[in-house]
Amino acid sequence: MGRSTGRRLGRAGIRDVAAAAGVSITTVSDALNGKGRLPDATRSHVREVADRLGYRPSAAARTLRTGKSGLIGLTVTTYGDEPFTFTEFAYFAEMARAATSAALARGYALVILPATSRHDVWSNVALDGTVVIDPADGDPVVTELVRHGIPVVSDGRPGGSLPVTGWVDNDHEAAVLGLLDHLAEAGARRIGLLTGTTTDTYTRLSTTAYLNWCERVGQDPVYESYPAYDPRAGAVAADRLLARPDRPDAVYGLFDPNGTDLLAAARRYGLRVPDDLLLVCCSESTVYATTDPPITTLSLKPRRIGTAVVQILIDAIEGLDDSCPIEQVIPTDLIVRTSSQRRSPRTTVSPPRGPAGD
Amino acid sequence: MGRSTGRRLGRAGIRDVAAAAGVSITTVSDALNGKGRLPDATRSHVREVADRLGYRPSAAARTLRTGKSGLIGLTVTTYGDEPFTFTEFAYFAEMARAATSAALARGYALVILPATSRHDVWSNVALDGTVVIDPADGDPVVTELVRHGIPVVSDGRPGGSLPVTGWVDNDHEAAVLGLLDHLAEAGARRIGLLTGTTTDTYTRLSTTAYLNWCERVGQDPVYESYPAYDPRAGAVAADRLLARPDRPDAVYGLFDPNGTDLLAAARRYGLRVPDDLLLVCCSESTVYATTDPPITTLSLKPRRIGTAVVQILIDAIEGLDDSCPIEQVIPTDLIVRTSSQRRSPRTTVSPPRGPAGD
DNA sequence: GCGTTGAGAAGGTACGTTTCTGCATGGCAA
DNA sequence: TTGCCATGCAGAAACGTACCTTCTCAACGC
Repeated sequence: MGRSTGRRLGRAGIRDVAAAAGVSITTVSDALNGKGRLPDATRSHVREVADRLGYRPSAAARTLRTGKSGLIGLTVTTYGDEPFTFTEFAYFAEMARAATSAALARGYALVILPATSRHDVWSNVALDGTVVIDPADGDPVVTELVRHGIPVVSDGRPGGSLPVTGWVDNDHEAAVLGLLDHLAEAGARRIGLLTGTTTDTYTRLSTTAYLNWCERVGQDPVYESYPAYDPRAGAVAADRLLARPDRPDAVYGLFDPNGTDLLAAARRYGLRVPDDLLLVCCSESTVYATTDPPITTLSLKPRRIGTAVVQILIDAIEGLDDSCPIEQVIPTDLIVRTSSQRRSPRTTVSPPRGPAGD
Repeated sequence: MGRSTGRRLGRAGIRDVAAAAGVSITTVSDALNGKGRLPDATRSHVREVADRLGYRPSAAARTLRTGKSGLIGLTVTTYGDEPFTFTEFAYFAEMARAATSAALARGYALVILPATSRHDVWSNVALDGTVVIDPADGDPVVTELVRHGIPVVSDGRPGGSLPVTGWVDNDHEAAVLGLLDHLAEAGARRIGLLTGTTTDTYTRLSTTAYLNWCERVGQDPVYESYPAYDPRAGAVAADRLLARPDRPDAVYGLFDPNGTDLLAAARRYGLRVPDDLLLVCCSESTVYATTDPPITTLSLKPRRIGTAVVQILIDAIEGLDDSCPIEQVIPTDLIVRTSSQRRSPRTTVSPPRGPAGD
């Protein structure tokens, strides 16, 4: 009976490699992980034998032993009945792509998890850390994770003094103020807002920034809210906004589809863009470069956010907390197109602020 | 010495629960997992103690013991230098969302992995199975996974006799043929194609279906190809297509952004849609419902594909191979809008084929 | 000749579960 | 009484790795 000989059921284990190479288990482990003091001859020999046997170390065993799984949770908040809904496809896709890429470069992989899900799923996967997107105030999942000593970095400033390890966010107030100034400079007299009924930080900050701006310049706020997770509601809300007696001559839409929603509504009311109505919306989609007219968009730079979030998180996991700031503000980017320019309708792309690149 | 007493370093383990509840480890395990023969009294007592101690079973240990991790890989093929590029954001986002949701409902989580990545990342995570999106012919990663006995289900028919466990796909040929017939019925005399230079199955099948259709009806093929992963190239290719001497009076664009690309190009050449040019593109994006004019799109039903892929995979993992077919064809959905109708430009949405729902 | 040093490699334990096997106990029929 | 089964639980062996400790052996200075 014995363990060294015997069952060929599963894949080759470290024991088999050791036996085949005529060395001990320790030597195999050291040789493959670049540790210990071994002559190069032994190292390469072991490596060769391992290759020949098709040996792959068991991730589970390694995780159990080392306590590190190399897995990072990517958590998105849920809106509807679906496990989760991406209000902004392009934003999430870009952000997730960058995060995946950054994690991979450092040897980590991302696990997609909805914030609200059965507890067994959460404890069924060993996470070294977690990225949460726009956590709600006092989010129980985040609290629990932190209590278990798992680093958590959030995309979006955490509300309610959530004890996160760090966060990355845009300066939403500044972005909205800058954008409203831009519209005012282009000749807007009354700027409207298309916003959401949800309570997430992004919506809240942007809306209050708008209200503050209105108060500062002495304009009555003109806005309509709708549940952002319902794609149809956007078109209806856009219509409502332009049907008001105090119809705005410029509109900023907080969500990705608002650009086309507003454009369609403007057409229905016979309003020409940008002549009768200036338009800006927050979006990462490239379709707004080729609409008629092209629409000015505010980019939140999801790529940079995704990268930054992961870097901070992995630094925290590996104990390099000080290599970069724990809280980072990523500048936004206003991509000015025809829809917000009353003068020269020829300009297509010109980022007015923020450092170059990406 | 002494393991039962001693270090309070980490979190509570099953041993601590057993000690606190005054029972054996076995009893705790059985009570928590609903196994063994225990009176309900013991069960609830153990559960309560475990709760009080904040006990969470170690995923790594469980995986090591059982051989099941509850993790499913979601692999996307890479195009550029980025780990991976989503040519179609909306498609991927929807598909991934549905897959995540379906996996979660059955107690699994999804791990995002690029198909081509350093080997250590792949072996660093214990996967019960993998979903691959549109694998290339003879994909080495897939081959290796299968060789290690890991079930693999692909989104898109696997080329080159890849030994996958199952696959889900649309009937791309039928979709293209149906769509071309639709355009012809709307009065198109010469239908052009905007296609890609990549060799993936989707592009290949769709293009050959187009060529076959042309041969059948006796029309000269009119098409332009471009590298689909480059968003700028699409606009250029659309322009090229409409600049040709044998300019088509209808165009089908294979990729998501082609709708706006073609619309913009049409405007540049003074072509009215749908009067001078009929337009259809393959897209999951809702923006095409509100463009001017609304554009007819072909939906590949990513939600249903994502769900089906995961179901098949998990069935295979759990050994229920026969509960549903191993190969599934999901019907596509042509969403007819103004851009492909020369007669009644009022109709907006009417799925012509496929069963109802979703 | 002897302690010292350091390289090279092996032994063995622990990581935290699941689960197989087995030991009591008690009721019931033979 | 004896045999037998069902019940309730405990012991201990894995799972495959990493790493701490120990061992051997040769070289070397004194």
